[in-house]
Amino acid sequence: MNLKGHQRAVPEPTLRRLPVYHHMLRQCLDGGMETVSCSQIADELHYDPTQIRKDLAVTGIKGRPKVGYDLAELVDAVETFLGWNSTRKAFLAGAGHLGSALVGYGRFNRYGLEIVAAFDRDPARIGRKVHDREVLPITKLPNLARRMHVLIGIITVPAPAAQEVADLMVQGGIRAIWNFAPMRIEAPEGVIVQNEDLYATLGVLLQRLNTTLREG
Amino acid sequence: MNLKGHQRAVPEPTLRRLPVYHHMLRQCLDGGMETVSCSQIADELHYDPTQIRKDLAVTGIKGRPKVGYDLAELVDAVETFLGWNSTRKAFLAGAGHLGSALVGYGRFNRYGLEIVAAFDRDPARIGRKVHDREVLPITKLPNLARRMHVLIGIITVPAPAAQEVADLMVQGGIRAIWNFAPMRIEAPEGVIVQNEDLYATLGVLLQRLNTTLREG
DNA sequence: GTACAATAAAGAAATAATTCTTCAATCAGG
DNA sequence: CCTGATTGAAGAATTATTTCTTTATTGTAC
Repeated sequence: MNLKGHQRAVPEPTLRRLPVYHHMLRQCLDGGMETVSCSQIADELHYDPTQIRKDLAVTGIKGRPKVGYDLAELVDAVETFLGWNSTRKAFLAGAGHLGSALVGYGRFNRYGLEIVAAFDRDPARIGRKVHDREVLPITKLPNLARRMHVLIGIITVPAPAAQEVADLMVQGGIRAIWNFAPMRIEAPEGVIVQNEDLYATLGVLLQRLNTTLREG
Repeated sequence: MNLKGHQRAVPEPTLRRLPVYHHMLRQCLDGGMETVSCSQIADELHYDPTQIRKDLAVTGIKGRPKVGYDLAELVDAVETFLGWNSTRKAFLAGAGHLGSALVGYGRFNRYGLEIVAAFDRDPARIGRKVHDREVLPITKLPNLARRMHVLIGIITVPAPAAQEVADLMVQGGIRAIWNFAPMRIEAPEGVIVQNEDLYATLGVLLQRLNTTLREG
């Protein structure tokens, strides 16, 4: 299963660690450093140095023995690899608490994502402004997405409406969905779905907390 | 590394799937069903049935051949296992966009978490109300956490302040931290840290999107 | 009742991810 | 220039997770 077309897909754990490295490397760069070795990163982050080396290798960067990596080059390689060097437009569906917060967050702009419009089904929300962006009726999403060549959709609607919204996004030609609803959504092959399931993290947190309190 | 005291810790992938099952099972329960089999869940969620069986087994529930699991019993077992049957108090640090959204979210109350207070460092925010809760100065967090027996902390401050806030939380006796800042934070052994790294998910999403657009 | 089909349970095999080992490259010090 | 220490690279070994296989149980139909 999960047979990728040609070349081996990069493992998700690796992909999720890259932003962590990126953040740390940026700080080093701002601090005036010029090179960095895996051992230095490992000491800072308390990771295994060989894992870091393998992770960074996926970006295609080469380091030099006894020196490490060129810091500026490395940061750039990570940003390019993650797609943070160019910006893609995104539509957000669900202008509730969480959705509004994400629209107003702003910092995503520096990480390859620009939320250009928010949509909702609730007439009470439609037409209102959320952080200077008007909330549009969800029915307009598919056409607008096609016209504006928007390829990313963010779902922050309640679970029961999530699949419906996802279908509209797919219909509008959206190719990647960031799903904050606590359920799996169906999408055709070729459409990427990334779940940000807060309830899942909460479950892990509480279960581990209860376990340690009981045992330790 | 990660040598747990006594019994085998439940794998995180399993823990993260349990809330997904829970959500689906709740819907079945509301729909009037009385029993459910792994194959049914598998058909709905497009998972492997044996994986579901193994996942559910960690809650200690027993099913019957040819019938499946008693639905009400199963839902209860999952909730109990995840710690969603009792409520724990939490403090949130960082009353910006995201923090305010989480405080106002409300739905966490049904999943074992009650955010009882919000803290911030910024004098402009201190004293203001966020969803009926007054924002308190971050300096008061440790003492209040001890007095109120709060064991969970949520970090929604910018990355540079995250470690500092985490230290205050640990100082206040907090045992589990839900970290939304895009960096690893240090905490002593026994304190659970769960990262909700939005930039990590964003990175995965963009990288995969760019890859499929390039290849497919 | 008896045979059959569906299913949970338990464990084996396969796969994926991490950690460990070895080796070669390169810079610093003498 | 050698020598040694440090590091990246590549691959092997280990560990974790998922998937497959087998077995035993139980309800349903005849």
